[in-house]
Amino acid sequence: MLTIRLPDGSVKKFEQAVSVADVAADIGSGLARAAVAARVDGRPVDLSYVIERDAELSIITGKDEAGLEVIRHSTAHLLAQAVKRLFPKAQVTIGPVIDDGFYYDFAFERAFNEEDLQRIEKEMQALAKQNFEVKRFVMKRDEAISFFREKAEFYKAEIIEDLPEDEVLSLYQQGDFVDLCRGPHVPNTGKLKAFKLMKVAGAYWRGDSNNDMLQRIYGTAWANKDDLNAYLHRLEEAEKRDHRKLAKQMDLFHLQEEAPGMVFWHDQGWQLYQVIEQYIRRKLRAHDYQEIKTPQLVDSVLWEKSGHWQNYRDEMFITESEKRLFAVKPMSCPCHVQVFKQGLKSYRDLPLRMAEFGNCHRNEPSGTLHGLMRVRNFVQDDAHIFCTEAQIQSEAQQFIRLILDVYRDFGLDDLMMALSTRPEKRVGDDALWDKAESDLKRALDTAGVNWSIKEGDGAFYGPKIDFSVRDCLNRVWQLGTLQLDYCLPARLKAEYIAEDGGKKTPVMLHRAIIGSFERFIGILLEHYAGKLPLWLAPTQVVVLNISEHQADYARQVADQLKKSAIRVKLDLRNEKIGFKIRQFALERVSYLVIIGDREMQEQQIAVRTQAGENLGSMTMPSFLRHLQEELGNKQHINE
RNA sequence: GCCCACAUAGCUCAGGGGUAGAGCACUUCCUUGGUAAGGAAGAGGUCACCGGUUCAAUUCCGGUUGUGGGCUCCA
Repeated sequence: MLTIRLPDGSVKKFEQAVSVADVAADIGSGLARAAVAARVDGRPVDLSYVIERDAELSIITGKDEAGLEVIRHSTAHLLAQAVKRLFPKAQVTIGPVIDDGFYYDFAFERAFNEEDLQRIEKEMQALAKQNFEVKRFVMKRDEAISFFREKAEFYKAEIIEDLPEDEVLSLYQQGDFVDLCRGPHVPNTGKLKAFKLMKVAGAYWRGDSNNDMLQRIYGTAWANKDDLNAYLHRLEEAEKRDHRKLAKQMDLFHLQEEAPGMVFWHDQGWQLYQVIEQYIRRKLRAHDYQEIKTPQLVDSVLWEKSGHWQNYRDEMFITESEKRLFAVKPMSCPCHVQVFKQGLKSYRDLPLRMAEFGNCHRNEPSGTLHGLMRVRNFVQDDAHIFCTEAQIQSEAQQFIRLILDVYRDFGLDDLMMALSTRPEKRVGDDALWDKAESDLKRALDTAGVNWSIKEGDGAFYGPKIDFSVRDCLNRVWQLGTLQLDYCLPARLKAEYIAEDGGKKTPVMLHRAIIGSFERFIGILLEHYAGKLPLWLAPTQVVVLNISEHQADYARQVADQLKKSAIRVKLDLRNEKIGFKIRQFALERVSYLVIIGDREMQEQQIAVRTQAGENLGSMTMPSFLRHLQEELGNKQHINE
């Protein structure tokens, strides 16, 4: 007699060992059909798994995240099976599950093309229809190595060679295709109904750029066709809000061939940039930061001292003048230390918070450039806090509060923090690291936020906190950072006079809130699909006349808005009102003020929102009050 | 940097060995119209750049640059 406990607390009893599939069938035929795998005592297993002892069982279906993973993993195998059928010479390597889908890497003599992809997808559909049973069996490590060698699957053999000697491996077979896999998998290929191959790309074997380039095929897979279509629709929506596309529609900036990775900001985009800069500047003042500005070109001697020359020379723009080598600054830290070193500093001067909107150039590899998200010239909202070890804790706490405050103001509420701890290669003794890490931990705990740990991911000079946000499409962007640095101040010989009259080296906190203006603006645009909150909108109001009779009155209205410090445009063109409205709606202007004879006679204005809502007629003072209310404390209107 | 794809009017794109096309935008004219495209006419291009094949290349081939999708990298 064996007892199986189900998640709802109910219990099933069986006379003898029973397979998971049988239990599922016993519960209900609907569940049996939906089942893709199961968990026995928390361990993921196939439906064919036979339960021999009392156990807790939960059936996994495509509705569970875990079930989707099984489906995606099995679809990856299906992909490999199809590729091997069509291209027997292709070697399989790995095929993991990723967000929303899976990929599989193949070694093949040429790249797969669009046509291949279509053929492969068709083959997958045919194979799924044939409803192959997916069978699990085990093999000893050495046995498996020769098994795959015989099949001329040398990459697979290499993977297995790296496993421990006594490891017993599980393999899965469907038709004549066999793959090494931990599982679990769907019981038969007929369960795979909603998948699509997305794209091919190159990828290095084992993620190492010294290795062979493999062919990676990406795919997506879902529990049913509706979910698949919903996903494809989501992708289309994401494409519509691509910041590069929005930049054209909103006339924000452009990039061109002569300055790869460097932005030509247009008036509209620069307005947005300026609003953000002024906002950050206000926050910095309020938090007692100094603002400084340091040179673009600095002698290589300084970069040698800081260590950047040795590590990053290839990515620095270098120029020669009068036999001296200068580098365009890739970061501001060493310059800030130079400012700190001017004059004697006392412990009374600490903490000294030094900020700069640091214009930096990094000669990033060409293949990494991407719109505003990865550029060669960017401006960091950079600052360095020089302080004593005793001050680290409170400085970190203050910064976390500041960053929470700022992200909230930008409507980025879904925030994630991670503490990166000491890496293998590091400077400083363990006692120092213990203190540094616990300081940052305590600061995170005090802030009352959720945070995770990235073990060993810190910089060689100290631990750090990374701040990331999740946008409305669930994508995660790393923005801010707080890094503890015990190294650079000493390297560059920064010192202060301590209470006892002796010289001491300060600790340096590197920190950025939005990271870079360029990237941050790209993220904001995509998050809001260009429909920026009023305080950020490059153009807040456009005044439109219906016909030329109202031109003078429209001018007066626009002037008054301008005097109130509203970013306003006036459009008196001889066009129909519907045409003008369409144009500025597409430009994502926050408010349209429409002026016809009615408004002129009543000395009012008609207001329409970006979303198309008609607020009706109102007087200028009440419109200004409406705007002020929406702007809150982020922008003040002169009334 | 590596793999693949792409580069045609200001924008979005079609085309294809015989020196180019659409829609929108632009200019001019008509229209003075009440909440997402009024009408007509006109102008606009070394088909990214450099080479090769060819009687002839924007089209085919090679290279360069840039862009896109990935990979690697990101102080």
